[in-house]
Formats: sequence, C-alpha cells, structure tokens
Amino acid sequence: MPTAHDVLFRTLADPTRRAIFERLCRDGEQTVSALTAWARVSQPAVSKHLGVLKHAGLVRDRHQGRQTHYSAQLGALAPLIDWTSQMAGFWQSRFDHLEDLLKRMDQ
Amino acid sequence: MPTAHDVLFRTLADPTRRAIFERLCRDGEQTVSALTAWARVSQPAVSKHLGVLKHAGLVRDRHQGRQTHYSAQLGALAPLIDWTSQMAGFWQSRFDHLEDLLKRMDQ
DNA sequence: CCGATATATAGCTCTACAGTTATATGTAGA
DNA sequence: TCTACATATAACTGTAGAGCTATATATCGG
Repeated sequence: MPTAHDVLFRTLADPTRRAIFERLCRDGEQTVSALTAWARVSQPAVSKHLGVLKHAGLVRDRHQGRQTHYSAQLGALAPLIDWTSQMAGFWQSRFDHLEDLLKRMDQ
Repeated sequence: MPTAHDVLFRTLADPTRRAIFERLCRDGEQTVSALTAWARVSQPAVSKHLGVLKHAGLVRDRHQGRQTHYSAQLGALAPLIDWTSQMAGFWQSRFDHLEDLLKRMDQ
C-alpha cells in the first residue's frame, strides 16, 4: 500500500505536473484552458495531470458551466513537511545520542 | 536543464531509494552489505540507488578497505524545504493581497 | 600469488507512465 | 435543435528507469 509520502513524491516528481501545481500556487485558481494555453503539452495531458494532482489532494476542482476551475490545496503538502522534519529529527537525535555518549565518556 | 528541485523530487520519488535514504537518516552510516541485507532488492540495485542518491547530494560515501560506508547528507534537503516554503509563501502572499483588497473595499 | 569477499559496472528485460490523436460528454447560445 | 466550445476519457506509442544476472575491479587473509 502506498503511503502519503509515496503519493506526494511520485505526484510531484514529474516536472510538467509540478509546474502546473506551482502555477496554481503562484497565481491562484485557473481553468483548464488557461493552464493548457500556458503549458507546453496538449489539453488532454493537462487534464490527466490535474487528475493525478487531484487524486493526491493537491488540487481542488470547481465546476462552473462548461469550465472547470482548479486551485491548489496547500494543506496536502503537510506529509511532505512532516517527512522532511522527521528526517531532520532522526539526524538530530543521532547527534544528541552521540553527544550523550561523549559526555558519559568524558566523566 | 534540471533544477535542484527536479533532481530531488525525482530521486526521492522511488520508494526503495527513499527507504534507503530514510534508513541512513535513522540509523546513520551503513555499508552496502548492511543495506543490501535489509533491502528487498539485489546488491547491484542497492548500489545503483546509492549512486543516484549520491548524484543528488543526498548521501556521502567513505571508502574503508573493501567496504564503502554511506551516510545521509541532510543539507541536501534544503531545496526541498525552500520549494515547500516558497509554495506556502505564494499562497500567503495571495492571501495577503486579498486581505488588502478587502480592507480597501471596506473603507 | 590465490581464493574469498565487497562493491561497482555492463547488458538486458519489463513495466509504468507521459505524451499523443481521436472521440465522448456536457454546457452555452442562436 | 444545431453548432461551437470546454473538458474528460479512450486507446495507443515511445521511452525512462528499476530490477535482474553476470562480470569486472579492488582489497583482504593466507
């Protein structure tokens, strides 16, 4: 079973997809047409990327007539932040452990 | 040309490779043998992953006789943290802008 | 120098997936 | 209802890369 980290990293690994997400973060809600006009890939490709981003919880869609507006869901980045600080935490705790060890050896 | 984000996301996208990096963060320096015994893939696969991680700056290798010791380089995660806070920053600034707008409308 | 061990590289295969074109679905306006 | 437009889905293709086995390179012990 894929974890939240798995999904996030895999989703953000593709440059085109990440660029779309970045654009949504930067400039806010956008229609598929707007994103397609800007991206260097076809409209179906954009739709597919948006589908993957949506599946990962990174975007939200809002239907209005013929158009679909997509917007970034920043909260979905939480597991990424958690993972990073967890790695930093592990590192720090090993460092602390070493410090302890050195202190005890010193006595 | 691939950016630092590109390399990092792509490198960490693979679950096996990320697991190896996590292990190095958790338990510190490890030999290839130790990592292979623990991972669910062959020794060449582990070596290849370590090569990719090294290329991304995420690990460091230290040769000692026949063995190669690998350790995590936490600093390499910086661009990831930067990217995340940049995305959050964009979001925040758009929010601030909206706040401004509402304030001005209120007057 | 020789066998054993540790790691890296070579060469191959198989799969996941990003991209494409064509088409289906759905909505707006005349 | 007919046409134009907006998006999604289908079906296919090409390629990157993760995995394997076999082998090369290098170091240790005898």
